[in-house]
Amino acid sequence: MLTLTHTVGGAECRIHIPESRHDLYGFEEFLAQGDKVLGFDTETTGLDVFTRGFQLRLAQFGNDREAWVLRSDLFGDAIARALQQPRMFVMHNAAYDLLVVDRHLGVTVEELGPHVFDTRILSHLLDPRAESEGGIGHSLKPLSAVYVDPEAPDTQGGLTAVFRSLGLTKATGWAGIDITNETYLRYAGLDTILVSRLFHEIGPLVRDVGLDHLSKFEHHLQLLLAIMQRRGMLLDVPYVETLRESLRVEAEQYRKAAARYGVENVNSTGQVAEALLAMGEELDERTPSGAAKVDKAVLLPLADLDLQWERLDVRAPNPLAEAVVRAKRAEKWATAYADAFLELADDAGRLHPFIGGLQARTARMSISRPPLQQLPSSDWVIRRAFVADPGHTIVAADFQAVEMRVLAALSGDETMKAAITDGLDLHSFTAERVFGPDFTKQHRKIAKAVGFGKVYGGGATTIARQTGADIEAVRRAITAYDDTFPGIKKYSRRLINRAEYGRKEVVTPSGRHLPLDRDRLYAATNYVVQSTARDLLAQAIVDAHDAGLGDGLLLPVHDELIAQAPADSAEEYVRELGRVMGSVFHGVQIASDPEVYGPSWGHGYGAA
DNA sequence: GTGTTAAGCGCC
DNA sequence: AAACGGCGCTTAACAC
Repeated sequence: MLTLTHTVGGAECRIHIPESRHDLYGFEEFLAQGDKVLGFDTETTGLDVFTRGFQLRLAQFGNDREAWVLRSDLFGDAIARALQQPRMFVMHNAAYDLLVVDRHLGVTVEELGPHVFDTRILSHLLDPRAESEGGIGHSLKPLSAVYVDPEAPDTQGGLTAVFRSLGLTKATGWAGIDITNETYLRYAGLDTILVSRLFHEIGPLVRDVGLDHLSKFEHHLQLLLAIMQRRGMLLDVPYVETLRESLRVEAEQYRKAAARYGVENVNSTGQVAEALLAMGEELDERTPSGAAKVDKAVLLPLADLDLQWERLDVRAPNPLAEAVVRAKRAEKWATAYADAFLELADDAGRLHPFIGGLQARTARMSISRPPLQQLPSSDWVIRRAFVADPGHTIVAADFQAVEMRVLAALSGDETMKAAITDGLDLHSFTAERVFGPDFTKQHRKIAKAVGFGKVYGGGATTIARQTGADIEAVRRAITAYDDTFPGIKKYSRRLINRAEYGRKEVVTPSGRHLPLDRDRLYAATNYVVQSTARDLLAQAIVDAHDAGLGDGLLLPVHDELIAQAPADSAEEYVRELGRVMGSVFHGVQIASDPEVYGPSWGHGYGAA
């Protein structure tokens, strides 16, 4: 047996690496020592748990000063047995390891999940900010440096350096590094010692600030999300292959068109701007760095493709602008969606996107690899790629205007609450109050934008630019809006005042503390509203499981749940799902809209 | 090669 | 007085 030593937090720690079954006696003794919680971690060949070629390589257990690093190929049974003991484990980003162990050792998420603490969840509850947002972030290294030992090793970064010295890269290293490499084994073991120590440091902090209940909820939610990820979604592979080809043909056609105007690379904003200027177009808008802006909002009017606004000039539609927009769109759809889908699908044609249950600083969930929360919704062709399992139908239920309802509920504004109770269209109601009974569609659009401005903290300038409306008209609308819904302005003011004179944070009804940036206190309203809407969706996922609807859930998308159900009972299923999503929140009805889509996700967006 | 920033675009 | 919130991902351009 190989035993390494390493100093962590001033204490000498031992890392044991058994080489024969005989060495496992020591492991059994270690397990019998009576630690209430053991650190656990895995080392694998990559991130794609569900795709061919993925392997579990190491599984590590550790307490505050001793770690055991077990090779999966030699000791898979011992690892599984250890995980099946009636005790708690602590992992960092447990969703990943839970799925690895489920898929490759047969210890299921259902079995192990309830016995898991996740230091990433605890970290997010203590401070949800990423490193880039001024927080500690949620990686093991910075967390260890702050809470365990400033000198704690950078195991990930350290290994990357080892990869390089061996002629491997970040992409190839995890699979390619020799399984007996000492640094690899050392760092693998250290991670469990760090996670154990981190847990012993921040676990009590979470309890002290009264977040135990929320912590429990998030751990439970994460388990349900891991099950969702394991289930995945079925991809219509032949459809995606055909789609990819046609998107590439389209992209090529418009690239050629752009080339005729001197733009060799449609993705080069510099080239596009230069060519447009040479054609006599005026580019007034600037990017933050001062370059001419040539995004879609600029190009579409030039191409006369914007149906929203009337053209103010008499210039002919610009064919280059159109070619650039269309080429970029087709290429993006082909690459970011079609290619990614095929790349990430497992052998059975299923996709298992990462579901980050507690991702944004508002706790919003995120979905990546691939980004299924961001598929085009104006066109059904991309969503059509996802189909129900045989005999099933895709359904969905979404919250109706949930952020406005949450804002009404939290602010207690009586006028808005009454409008919601009366089942009125909020934006039309607002438009009528602001512009009078003869309000137009444009008025409703401004009213809607002002409402979003309240939620997002946006000002008159932004709303004017977004709606194309006159800035003075927008200013008047905002004033009228504030007069109509005085409670909302008061509520926002209150949140900002508190942050100005007290802690720079908002606290949501669920007890989540959301730090504010000192120069962006106006974001307070958005944070608490967005976060609360997220908590309502999270609760709906838990409730759906409790109601026996969990087996059908496929994806959360901010304010909706995508699901599938046996074709002959899809209607009942989604009606039940919609019922479960409904609630009364601070006296305001949170309603949902259940809908049967059909054989594919795209059928909810016009596919036939 | 790897990493970073800027610009852009998809969603809620 | 004004202030657009939250993500994931791609390409270009550049630094090391």
